[in-house]
Amino acid sequence: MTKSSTEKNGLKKGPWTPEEDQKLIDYIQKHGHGKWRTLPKNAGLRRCGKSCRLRWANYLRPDIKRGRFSFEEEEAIIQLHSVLGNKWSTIAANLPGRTDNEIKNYWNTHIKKKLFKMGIDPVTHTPRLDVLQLASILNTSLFNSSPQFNYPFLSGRSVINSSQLLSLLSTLLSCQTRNNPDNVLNHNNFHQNDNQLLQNQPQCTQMQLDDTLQTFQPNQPQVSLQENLIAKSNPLNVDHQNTLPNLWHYDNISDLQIAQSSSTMQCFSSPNSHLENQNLCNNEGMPNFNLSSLLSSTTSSSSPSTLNSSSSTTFVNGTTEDERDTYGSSNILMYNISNGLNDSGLL
DNA sequence: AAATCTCTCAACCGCCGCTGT
DNA sequence: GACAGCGGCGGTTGAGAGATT
Repeated sequence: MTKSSTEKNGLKKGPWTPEEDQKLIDYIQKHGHGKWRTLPKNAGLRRCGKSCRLRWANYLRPDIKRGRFSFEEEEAIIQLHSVLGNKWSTIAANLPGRTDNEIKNYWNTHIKKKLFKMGIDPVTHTPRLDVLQLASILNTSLFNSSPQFNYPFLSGRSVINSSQLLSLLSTLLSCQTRNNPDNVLNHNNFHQNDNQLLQNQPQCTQMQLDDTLQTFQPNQPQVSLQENLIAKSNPLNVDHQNTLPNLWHYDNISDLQIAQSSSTMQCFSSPNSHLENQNLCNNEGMPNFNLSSLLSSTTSSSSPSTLNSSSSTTFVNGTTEDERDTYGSSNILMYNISNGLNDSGLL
């Protein structure tokens, strides 16, 4: 049986026909909306009130904006989500012409993928914990000048910066994921498609790994990861009372770790974050966590902080040119959420 | 050209909170 | 306080379109 022919208690379900749409529009134009329970009968529709309300709210309302989300809207959604979580209706209230359903769909089908590919957990807006684990391992290896690295530019004093480290991690993770996706994440709170996300990551070959490593420019400023961290110990320079840090203003995971370790964490973390108040860095600015606690928080983390890559380094092999344009741009809108954001999240 | 896979998004479902009785 | 009705919200589903094999 097709969806359009589904009926229950004499009420039609499934896609709306143009005739039904017109009936609903005509009725609401004459009588206004509300009283959804009785509306269908009065309008001559064999639909439940709920269905009418949804059809009107998500599709027929005259002030609905159609078409692609702009970059500004996308940024706004990400930042609002970092503060509000899955409060789609509140997020929608801050984006004129967009519905909660539309935003929710866009989040699930586009933004979540992008963040994930960038090494960001779309639920918490923090670096994916599997990335952090690898960062820790790699960091230790690199700073110990481990002889197992055969790449000459990695020998001796490490000249790899943290953005490069992230790029390398993404490549490594692609290998790990491809070989056994179950190793990487077991997010109970992930959408079904999130497993596909993992599986869709490009397969990594030795050649790709070599390529990734070779993209690290030997003639870049010789700044170690540690120096990089110290230099950026106050990367935000924002008024934390009034302004959220722009997601894209973090160069890399290390910046975020520092941000998280500072007291400013509170201002852009939502109440039930399991990572909240965890000091992720030690005094040297190095990752400070134990794997088991991180892993245990992976499945339940529900809330967001912030972060992102802004600059030239792309975290992910699979990132499209379009995505690079979007997220690599230095001309980025600073969407100031908290100015005028009231208790319910409305601007 | 056909079969299969993947992705998108409109629509549904169940739950929750508010309000009136 | 208990209950019912209603509207709203967030999670999930699945048809259809497009992409790939």
